[in-house]
Amino acid sequence: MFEKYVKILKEKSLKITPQRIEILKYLDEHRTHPTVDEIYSELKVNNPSLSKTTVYNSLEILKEHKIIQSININGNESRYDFKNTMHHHFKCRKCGRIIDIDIACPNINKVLSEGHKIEEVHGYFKGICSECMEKEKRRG
Amino acid sequence: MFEKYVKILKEKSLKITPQRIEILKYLDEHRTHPTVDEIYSELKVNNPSLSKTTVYNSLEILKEHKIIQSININGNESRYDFKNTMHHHFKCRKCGRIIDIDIACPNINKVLSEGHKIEEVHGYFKGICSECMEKEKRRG
DNA sequence: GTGGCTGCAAATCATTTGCATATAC
DNA sequence: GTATATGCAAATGATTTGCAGCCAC
Repeated sequence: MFEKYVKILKEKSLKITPQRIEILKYLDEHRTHPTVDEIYSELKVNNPSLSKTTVYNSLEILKEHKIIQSININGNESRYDFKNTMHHHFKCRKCGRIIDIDIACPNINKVLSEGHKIEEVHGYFKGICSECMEKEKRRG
Repeated sequence: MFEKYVKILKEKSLKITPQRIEILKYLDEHRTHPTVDEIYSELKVNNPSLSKTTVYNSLEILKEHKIIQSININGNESRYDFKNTMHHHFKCRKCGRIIDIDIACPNINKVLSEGHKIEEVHGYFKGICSECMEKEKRRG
């Protein structure tokens, strides 16, 4: 079922290559905000000639066309997200998971009222997720 | 007037070294969110034997003790901020400035209500600042 | 006096670049 | 057929690490 990804690429008039399809498919099926290396290592299994450069190039062009988005909550490595609508992220320092946070901030209007033009908003929350908090409680 | 910085370090029981004082002073007097390299290059003028490793080490320990905070709005380089209270940042893609944004988001409580423990919040806004918007208007 | 700090050089790691070949259209 | 994408290797740049000597306390 590559149709879905072919369609996405076609809509943006992007060339349809197997690598781009595989990367899109991977991101769609792994909503865990994977790193470039995770994507590369996983896809290399079924396509040993895959180059990391191609992964970088493809992610960049997909991002430029707003098909995917990148997040950088650690500061040292980019992660990619198939979900392209505005939302935020929470990183748990216990389990390492990055969880989607779907809240809006009504006060953003204050920034707009000062005359700034906002094109992107990234909200990064860090702490301990609810599951890890539960585990800690149970242990006592 | 090093008293201010000596006091800050003493309060956290950190060793008082000339390098730490100079770094703190630089950050206090340059609220432009400088990079490690900017801090290093500037301080090296008056202290040629200064090492970039020391700048990294000092910033790290100051950050650990919550005397300063780091921001990473670009993804490729850390910047440092003398202001240690919670606030957000706006990066202008025209002039490159990083501007402090002092808004609170009341909806954060929704995240807390889901059981997550939030320890840090970073809000990164990107776009065009009010000054650059004005300039564009004037040009027509 | 001693443990932590500084400074130097080398290592690491994500990302970028240059370029020859391959492929989508 | 041609412009664009891929893949490889080398380069880059921020940050980290190892370690010897130095200095704050």
